[in-house]
Amino acid sequence: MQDALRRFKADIFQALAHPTRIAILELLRDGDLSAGALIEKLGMEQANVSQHLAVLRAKQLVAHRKVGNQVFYSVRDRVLIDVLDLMRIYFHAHLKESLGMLDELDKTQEALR
Amino acid sequence: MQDALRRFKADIFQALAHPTRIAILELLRDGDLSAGALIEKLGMEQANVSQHLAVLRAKQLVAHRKVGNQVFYSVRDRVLIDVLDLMRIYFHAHLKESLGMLDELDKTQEALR
DNA sequence: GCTCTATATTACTCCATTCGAATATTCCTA
DNA sequence: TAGGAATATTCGAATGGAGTAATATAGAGC
Repeated sequence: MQDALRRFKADIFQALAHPTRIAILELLRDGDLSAGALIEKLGMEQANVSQHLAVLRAKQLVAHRKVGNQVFYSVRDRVLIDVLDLMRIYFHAHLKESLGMLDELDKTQEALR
Repeated sequence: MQDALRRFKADIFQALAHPTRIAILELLRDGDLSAGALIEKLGMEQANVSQHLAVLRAKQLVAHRKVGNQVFYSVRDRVLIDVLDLMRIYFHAHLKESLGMLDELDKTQEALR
């Protein structure tokens, strides 16, 4: 049972473990977006984005509703946003030591979010 | 740059995306433990645990110090524990819909942590 | 220095994830 | 109902992650 909980957590983290999927969740932070809008904002292949959305859907991190031709996605639980926010604190605290990007980091604080 | 940051985040989540590594972090929740102690508590192969520790070390999620023959591990940032706690909230909210374990869930509330 | 214990690393195999390309599905509109 | 737009799914190739077994390293004590 303990173990099932850990598998569950691991699954969620697995779903979060891709730059594109993180980007998607961050884009959905302030409200719904259609798949098309996501594709445009991400500037990536339609099929690729759609596959990542499928992962997020499978793990139930996002909800989706059809509106005519389009499909609108949203973050299913604000707690996920809280997790991302907490991780942002972590990232700010440790990015410098973790990567060799000190210079760029200092120069582009605004890029951090 | 945005992208490098997201890759960094994804890497951290990737490191968290395994039940054994989550178990390790939870075991380290209340203080340092030696690799041997972790192996014993986890009841897993030495090499296997050591590899998972290597992942956590590589991503800098844990700190380690040598004491004679042994190596003691600790969580490098409490924020990670907070994240795991948040995930528990998420778990409680969604497990029923997410997994097919309704019955056990209701019967073993105390096992939840 | 030799041996024992604790831990890490390597090699190999198996399974999962990722991407692009092509194809399928669904819904709208003429 | 045919065509077009939006989105999803499938396939194959490449890459990456996980587990086991075997081997290597490092420190302690004799």
